[in-house]
Amino acid sequence: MTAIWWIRRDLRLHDNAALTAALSAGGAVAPVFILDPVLLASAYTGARRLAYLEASLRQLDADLRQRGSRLIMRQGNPAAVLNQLAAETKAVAVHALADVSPYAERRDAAVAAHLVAAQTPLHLHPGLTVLPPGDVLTQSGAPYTVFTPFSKAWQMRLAMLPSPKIQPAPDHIATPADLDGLPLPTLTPLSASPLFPPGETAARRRLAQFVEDGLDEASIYAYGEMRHRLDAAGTSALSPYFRFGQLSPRLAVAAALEAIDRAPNAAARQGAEAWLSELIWREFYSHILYHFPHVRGRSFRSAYDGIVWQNDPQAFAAWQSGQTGYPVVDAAMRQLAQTGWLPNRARMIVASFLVKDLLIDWRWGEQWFMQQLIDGDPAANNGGWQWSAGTGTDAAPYFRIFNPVTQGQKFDPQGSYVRRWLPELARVPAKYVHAPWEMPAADQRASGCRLGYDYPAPLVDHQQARARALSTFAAAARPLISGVSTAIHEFNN
DNA sequence: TTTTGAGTTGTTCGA
DNA sequence: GTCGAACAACTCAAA
Repeated sequence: MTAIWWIRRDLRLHDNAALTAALSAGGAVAPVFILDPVLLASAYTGARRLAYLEASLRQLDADLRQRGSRLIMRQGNPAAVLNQLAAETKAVAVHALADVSPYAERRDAAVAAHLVAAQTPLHLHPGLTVLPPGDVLTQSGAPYTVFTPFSKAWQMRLAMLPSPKIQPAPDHIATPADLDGLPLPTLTPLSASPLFPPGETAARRRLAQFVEDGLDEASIYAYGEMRHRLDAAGTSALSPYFRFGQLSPRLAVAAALEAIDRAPNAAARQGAEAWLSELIWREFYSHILYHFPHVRGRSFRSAYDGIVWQNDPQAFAAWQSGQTGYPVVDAAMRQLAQTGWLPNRARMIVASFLVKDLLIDWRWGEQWFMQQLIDGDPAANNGGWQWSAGTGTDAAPYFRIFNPVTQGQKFDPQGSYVRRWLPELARVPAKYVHAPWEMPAADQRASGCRLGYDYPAPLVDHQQARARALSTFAAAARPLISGVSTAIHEFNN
């Protein structure tokens, strides 16, 4: 008797409800990962994330082999592949973790329908988030659309539930020996990221270091302040592990709660609470995508679909390649292109610049991020972009426009971050490093950074761009809102 | 049903 | 240099 463990974005053996369910049948388990041509060809997929997936699958295979099992890789339409595999193994069931992204829901519905015909049920288990979408609702049963009340309700709901038993990785997994699969690796020639060694062991080691080391700047207790610093590693840097499920979110939340409990002082406690809050943001955007799938293509609030974008392809290309002339923006965009990852503060700075300063559609940025990011997650990425654009849930007030110079001076005061990613600014004095256009010609020559020659002049004037954004957003949103409310008013009368 | 308090992450201006 | 207020108006969620 065999059960299939269909692995999608849950590349872990610990605390995995799908694996546990497959094992609990008492027979063999066939762990399968299916390369889906639809996802491989998607404009929201990128080579770097595929390379990271490849390396992570290889690590999962190694972990499985230590337990007498192995990973079975196949390629094709998931419904067809699973039907074939179910027939080969005479599987009694397929177990997977439920995924709320619109494509995943369509795919899983199709797979379930096909498998019913083969009398092999598809069981979807919670586990991508700590609390499954639909589990956190207002008193009237509606989904939350504002973060703070969601967060409170989420924490209350979690406290009500019995504390979770975190399943350790099983010692042994019996797997049918005669199954064919694709060789590993098969995806891309890019090497894996040195910043995020793949696998659940590496993920749990990083989590343990983050929550235990109270002195380090990269500690949960310093997180409150240090997470914003561009010139230091102040974030947990766990996002790729969450993206591919190499780290159980329940494990992370348990670690955060424990850290809050034993915080040595108020500041440390505040840091740990801030990190818990970030974990809840992951949950929030996942729930939002589940309840409001239209956010994938449109504004959360339809009123903001009326923004008139500039969408200048040359400006977009300058942003993508880190050639806007604003050092902190360009440094972040080059870090993204070179490493496939950015700390949250850098993501906000470049998103604000694209959407507000360049007036380029947030969807362009969203797609570029999905192509570049190792941790690219449909729910979190979309939520972040809509938040930055001011079109989303709980959006920032329209006048909250980041000043790229101020942000640089605040979060990279010596300019070390900027110099690290922009070698042409290596010798520019700190005084000018975030605004090199202010540098006198003599200093430009002396530092080897001639404006418009070694480094571009600013693509736009921020003060002018800010004014343009304010008027554009105001003009776009207001007539629509008042038009709708006028219509409702007339309807009611 | 109506009312009330509140809403991640910022910037600028003027005292 | 530091500080507080203004930047608007709307919608959410609970009382």
